[in-house]
Formats: sequence, C-alpha cells, structure tokens
Amino acid sequence: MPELPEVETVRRGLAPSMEGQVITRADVNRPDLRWPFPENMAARLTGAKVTALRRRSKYILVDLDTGETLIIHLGMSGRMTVSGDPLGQFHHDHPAPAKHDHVVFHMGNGARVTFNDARRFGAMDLGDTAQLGDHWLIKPIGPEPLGNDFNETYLANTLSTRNTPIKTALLDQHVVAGLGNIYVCEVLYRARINPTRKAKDLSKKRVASLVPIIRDVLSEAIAAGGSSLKDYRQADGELGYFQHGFQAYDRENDPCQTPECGGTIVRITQSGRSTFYCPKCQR
DNA sequence: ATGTGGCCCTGCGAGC
DNA sequence: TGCTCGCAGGGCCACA
Repeated sequence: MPELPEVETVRRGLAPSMEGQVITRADVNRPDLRWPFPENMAARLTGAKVTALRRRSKYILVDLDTGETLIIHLGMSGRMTVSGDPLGQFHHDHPAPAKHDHVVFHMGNGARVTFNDARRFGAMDLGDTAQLGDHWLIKPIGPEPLGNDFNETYLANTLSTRNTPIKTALLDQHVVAGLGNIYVCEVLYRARINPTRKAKDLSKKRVASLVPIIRDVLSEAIAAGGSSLKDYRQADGELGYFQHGFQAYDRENDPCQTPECGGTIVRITQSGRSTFYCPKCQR
C-alpha cells in the first residue's frame, strides 16, 4: 500500500479528524513495531493538540503543541483508519478492536484513529519539531520529488556516480524520497528505460526526462487517491484506486501497452524485489 | 564511501 | 479441507 502517493492520501484523509484536535487518550497495545516505541509515548501524546499533519517522503508527521512531532511510517502493511466521524457523514460507531490494531488515538472530537499493521515493518517515534530535519530517520532522505530541490541537475549529478541499476537507484531513498517498487516500475516504463541499465550510463537527456515523469506519475496517483477519500473513510479502510492505472507493475505476461510495441511484460528480480518491464520498448 | 544480501513479520493465493 | 511454498507496497544493518 504505502508509497508516497498512498501516504499523502492517508495524510489528507486523517487531517480533518486530527488537525486542531486534542489527543485525549492514546492506546498503545504493544511495546514496539519495528523498534520500541519512544519512552512514555502514550503519556507524551495525551493532552497534546495536533497543530498540523505533514508528510516527508513516506513519513506522516503529526505536529503537536508540546513541541514534539510524532513520526509515523506505515512500513509495508500499515494502515490508519478513522472511525466515529464527528460530522456524522459516514458512520457513528467505533468498530471492535481488530487483530494488529497496535495504536489507537482518541481525539477530542470523538473520532478515533487506528494504526493497524500486520507485519509490523512500520514505526513510530517522537522528535523535537524544531529539529525534525536532524532526526536520524529524516536526515538521510533525499529531496521530495514534487519539490523544487528535485530537478534535472540534481538527478544527473546524483546518478552520474551510481554504479547500480537505475531501478535500484530510484528505489534508494537517499537519491529521491518516496518512490517505492510500484512507482519505480511505472516511471521506468513510461520513460522507456530498461531497469537493469546502470544509472551512471544513462545520458543526461534520459535522466532529465525522468524528472517530469516521476512528478507526473506521483501527481496522478495522488489525484486518484484523493478521489477515493470517501472509500478511505469507510470502516474497512480499503484504498483501491491507482492500481487500475498500473501499466507495468504486476502485469507479467500482459501485452505491453505502448503503441506499436507488441512486447510482453516480464518479471525479473533486482536486489530482492520484483521488477516488471517490457524488454522490447524499454532500452 | 558504495553496493549487495539478509532479515524483520504476518497473510494470502497457488499448487498439491 | 489442509499443508507448503513463494511472494508482498520498506528499509535498516552487517559485510564485502
């Protein structure tokens, strides 16, 4: 589920129920996710007002009026769902606690925000809001792909020294923030670049072409996610949207959709992850 | 430094 | 039905 567009969709879905609201109670149902929760997390959240919900890469940042920010990563299987919508537009009841509901935030407006994560690759930490950029999880991350720091010059310089396949390089969060396995496949498909090609061997022109494609793919996915916010609000928390738009990801043996290509999507493994691409038109 | 592989964990679908 | 296997949207960490 969660690459940058999904995390942004979750952030937008949570904002109306959390921003400006006090966390009246936090149920922390286990000691850890990927790492132990920060010391006294429940106590540090209780009574704090949420001043803003932000996103950096695949992290949701919950700014609090205590001077701390709750840093949340959804890992592979993390979900955050809202119940008890105070406006009464969706449903009034809170669902019974489900398996893997690890943290529940009770908001002053009656809403509950439940963090569920079966695989527990997710994470939470608290950091000083003023120094969040120096937080060990945030500091090493590369530029936001939808921001001004991500541009042709930056990407060309960064990739020019990378001896690794372009697929692996774009997946590296130090290079660019927020891309995951799905969107890297989609980006390279749209750019018609073979994912096995070494990053440093790509021409400047081809690298430059990646910048707007990355922006477009992510923007389109965010727009599609935004249109499904109503679904998101429903109890099951299912998102279902942009996967209908995947051209390469999970399309092994499907015909390539590039006009006149006639190729077939294949699946290979790169650094332990599946890569889907068309060997005929991606060069 | 850069690059690669292992590993954390649960759930699900395919195949037998 | 029920088992086993492979795979899953991520990323830290140890090691070459």
